[in-house]
Amino acid sequence: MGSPSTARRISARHHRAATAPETRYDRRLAEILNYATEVFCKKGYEGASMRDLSRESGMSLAGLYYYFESKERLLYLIQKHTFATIVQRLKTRLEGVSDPELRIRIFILNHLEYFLANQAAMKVLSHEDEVLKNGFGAEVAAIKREYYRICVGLLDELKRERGLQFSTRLAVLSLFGMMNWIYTWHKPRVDADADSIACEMGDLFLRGVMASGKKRGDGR
Amino acid sequence: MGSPSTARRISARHHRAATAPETRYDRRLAEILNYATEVFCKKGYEGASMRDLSRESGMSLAGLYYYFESKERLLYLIQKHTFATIVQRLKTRLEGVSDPELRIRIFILNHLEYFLANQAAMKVLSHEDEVLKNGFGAEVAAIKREYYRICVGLLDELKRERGLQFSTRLAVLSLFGMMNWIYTWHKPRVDADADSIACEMGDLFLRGVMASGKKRGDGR
DNA sequence: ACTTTCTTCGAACGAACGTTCGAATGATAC
DNA sequence: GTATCATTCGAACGTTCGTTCGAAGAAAGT
Repeated sequence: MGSPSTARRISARHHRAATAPETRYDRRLAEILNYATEVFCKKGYEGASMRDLSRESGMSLAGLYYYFESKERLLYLIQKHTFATIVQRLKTRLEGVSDPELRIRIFILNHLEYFLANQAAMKVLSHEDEVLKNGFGAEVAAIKREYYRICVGLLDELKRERGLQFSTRLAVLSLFGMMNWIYTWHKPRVDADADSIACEMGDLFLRGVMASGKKRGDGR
Repeated sequence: MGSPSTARRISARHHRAATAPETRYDRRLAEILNYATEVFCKKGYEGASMRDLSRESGMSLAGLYYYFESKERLLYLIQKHTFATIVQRLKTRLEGVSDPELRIRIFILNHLEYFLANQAAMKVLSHEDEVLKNGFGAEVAAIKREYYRICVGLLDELKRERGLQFSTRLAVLSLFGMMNWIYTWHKPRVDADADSIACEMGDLFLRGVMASGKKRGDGR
């Protein structure tokens, strides 16, 4: 009977045996995800067609649907994987570090490093923010919220340690703005690397929040 | 012979007699532009269809094309008008103010005030950045570059006056990041108004750049 | 060898897209 | 009233979209 419910059979079979044997299927799917990331980055999610992806990846239009059931699910897979990776890396790097300022610098460096190393993926993550519907969107939004909460936590640590006074929410969102905006201007060949930028942005941001504490001074 | 070159006739007729008499045509076009801004904001340029705009504006699909010749041109009109307005307002506000710090605060306030008052338009401006092709894109990019250069100039003034040392480019781009990211999080009913946010962001940013000057200190 | 399963593909589906055309309105001036 | 213009519209154009189907090829098991 061919494959009337191909997708369901696949998702059942490839349900990971905890110890992932990295099957051929997994490898091919990851490859396609990379092509899709590039295409979405270049033309935007709505602007990119499955035929663009077919051309770029060399796989036939119908062949693609053996690996996922819809274009939306494809975006979901990209976003979830990207986000989950960055959160996981951050947690690893923060382990054992207790100085609040250093922890924030680690946060910034981790974000920018991954951002610049996977610029296409991060652009898709930042730019195609609200297009996933219902279930798909909620799951990605949950990871994003966790990531946001981590950053709020880091800033609150700093506030407590140094007795500072500023709006955590606005500071966090400003920091994300600084960092995420990078996809609109960073050119790998002409701009500095992640370490330099992370250092400079860290200086700018940390000086900004740490110069508070007293009344709103004009620094004169 | 009906209207085989309607668009050209219109653009010739409505070429502004320097003293704009605000014709019916102009008023209707502005109305449609507002609807289009909302629709592009809600669904993105690629994701929004002319039929969406037709439904939202109440005008028939064909009727829309009496006012502009293509969807791309529509986006161009929105972006150009929005950008030109914000630049013009800024120039007016800067007139007669010479204190560098105050000038930067005016820049921030002007940007955020317009951003929050015209959130939809600014989202379209920020988010649909690279979709205009060739001629259309170049013209908008030119205005953007002018706006960017103004900000660079303001920061360089500050640097000179106070003998500061930091990368102007990175500071400007960080500032734009902070400000433009706002469209992803600001909810008019729950978040503060433009003045408060401009003040807080101004503090954060200005303290950040003004605490430099000496060697890169850790502030400890 | 044959059988079974996994992977790929050409061809097509219906729907939605941006855009156009000619005719039908509404308004203005004679 | 009638001629002239400005404005709106229903219906359709051709194209591209995301997705599906059945069959064919490639791998693996026996």
